[in-house]
Amino acid sequence: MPVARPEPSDSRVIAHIDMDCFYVQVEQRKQPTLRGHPTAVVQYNSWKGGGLIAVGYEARKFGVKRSMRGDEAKKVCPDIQLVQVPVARGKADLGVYRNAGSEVVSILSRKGRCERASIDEVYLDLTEAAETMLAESPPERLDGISEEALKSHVLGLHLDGASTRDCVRAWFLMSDADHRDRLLACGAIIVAELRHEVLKETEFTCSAGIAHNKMLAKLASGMNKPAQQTVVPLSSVEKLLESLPVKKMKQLGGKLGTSLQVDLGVNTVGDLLQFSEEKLQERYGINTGTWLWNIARGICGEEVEDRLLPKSHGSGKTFPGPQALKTISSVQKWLNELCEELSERLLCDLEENKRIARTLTLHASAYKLNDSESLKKFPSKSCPLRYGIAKIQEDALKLFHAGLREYIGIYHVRSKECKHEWAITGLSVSASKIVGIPSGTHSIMKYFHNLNQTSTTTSNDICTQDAAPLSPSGLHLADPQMDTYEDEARTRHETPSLYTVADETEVCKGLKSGSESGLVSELTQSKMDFLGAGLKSEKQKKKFEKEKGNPSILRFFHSPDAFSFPEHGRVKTCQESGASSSGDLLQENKQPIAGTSISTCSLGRNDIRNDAWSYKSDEIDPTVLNELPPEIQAEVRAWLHPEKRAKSVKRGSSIVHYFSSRADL
DNA sequence: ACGGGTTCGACC
DNA sequence: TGGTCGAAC
Repeated sequence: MPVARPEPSDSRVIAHIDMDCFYVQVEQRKQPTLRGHPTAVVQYNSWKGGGLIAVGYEARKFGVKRSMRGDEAKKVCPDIQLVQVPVARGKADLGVYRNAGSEVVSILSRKGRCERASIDEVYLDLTEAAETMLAESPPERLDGISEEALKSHVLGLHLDGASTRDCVRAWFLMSDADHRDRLLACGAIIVAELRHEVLKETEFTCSAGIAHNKMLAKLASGMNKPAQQTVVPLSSVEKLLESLPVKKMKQLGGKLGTSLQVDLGVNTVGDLLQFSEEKLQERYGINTGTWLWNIARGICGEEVEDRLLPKSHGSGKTFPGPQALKTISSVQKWLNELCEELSERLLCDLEENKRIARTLTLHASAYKLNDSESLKKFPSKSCPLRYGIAKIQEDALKLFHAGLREYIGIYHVRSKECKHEWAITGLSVSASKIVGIPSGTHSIMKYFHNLNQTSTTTSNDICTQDAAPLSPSGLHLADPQMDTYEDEARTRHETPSLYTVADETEVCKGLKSGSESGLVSELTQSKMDFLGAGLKSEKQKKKFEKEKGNPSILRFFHSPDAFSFPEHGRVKTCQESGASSSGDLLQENKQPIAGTSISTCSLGRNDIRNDAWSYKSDEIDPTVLNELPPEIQAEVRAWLHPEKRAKSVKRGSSIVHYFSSRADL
């Protein structure tokens, strides 16, 4: 599973920052009286007092552990304060922690490349910052080294007689040391600063590891907690790994680690050194074998990705034992809840980060009643993601049915009173393949926004009800009630009908009446909306008319600084759920304005630009394109090929060439 | 009948 | 590519 990377010729400076019992800190900040008291965060669950998912350090002294029940925690620590995870729509809602994590990221990303590794973990590549510091103001020329930096734990530092602090200071100041160690020292000073800023600005403490690669940094960040940092000089690596149990290493905590112990008798990372690369490859495959061989030597080429935002969003819930869902309608009910949350988060991501997700995936777990093959896995299914709560809900339910049919097998497709021989113990929906949209097309957001609002009124939404998702994989997503009517389902799918749009804005109503055939692609509709959305005054309408032939998308491509991605900008979070600003969306009819934010809840202060766009090409009937005005066709075709665009982005301005070369299509 | 809910990466 | 599996927090 782990894979070896070509070692970037380096003496990089990598930091891993790990928030201390993060959920507890978030709750303690919210409710300061909890500070200093033994505290734990429990997940909603009245069963045995709920499950602990985070335990504060005061409570750990009493032996309280994660994965204890609330009741057990009370037993060993009667004074413990148990705080419940917020609940929304009948399920745990981690939004507050996600947002708190974003606060931290927006601070930590100031000094170098930053990768958000999880809700409470970050990797930083501080190589450049450390090199600059070493060249311009090395530790020995500093007035003083910060207290925080002097509290660093430096592995392998022999503490001879003098106080620990003095030894650490000496290590920081040692000018004859290995260049790479000096870089680490600079890194440690920078990290100490960053941690201090995090504390000042968020009230959260964190721990950190500073080393030459991600693996060692991660290992180190966990060695001295809470609120401390650990440095791993090159010279300390061999001894560190020699006696380190393999299970402590990231990626070796599971089956692979067990296999090393059981099959090879490898108990410590040092034990791995006996095995040749070939031997390891032979047993674990080329990639994993090489990866293991490197790990044994403290080598890890993995780069710090430049990414501040998550790659996907998901919402799920388990229904253990007796709570298992046994009817379609209960499944539908819960899917609706999950989809609602997902949709809300997608809309936030769109507003805050100008990104859209392209794939919807449904996962479920199930068991079979009175059946031998109850081990069978419920297959996950995915389809193109359509925005709007009702559409997501509808598609998720169809995906569920598709999975269920496969799960129970073709023999049971008989009739409707197939007694529930299945029970669902877990449901989750997720949205992935998230790409940015260009800043020149932000009125698209208005379109999505309207979609979402109107689609909550499901009954009069004829277009949506009519729509049958076309799946790229050829998966037949028949309506639930059509399970047994294959023929009818097929004829419906053969009709070349496209999605129409449930949009009740005045502009779109007008446009729709002109094309009542229903053969209006979502994209076309979105185009209409793009051109016309939100134009209220006559003045604006005139402006709209004028710009019609010269869409801002086109201008966008000629804008010199058009391409940069959200990941490089500030982190934004979706604060209060649903409290989306109906704010000024008209600006997209003007030139994109650098650094302009329409968000009411943005953080940080770097300017942010987002670009790269793409869409659900699977849903667009190619023949429709030919009927569009040429310049719009060109736009659409570009839209349909995000991968070409992505490449072009890398090559910089060649995107303009690509685009203009297609303008005549 | 359980640490739950997420997120990510690799493999095929 | 979609889907599965594993790992981590």
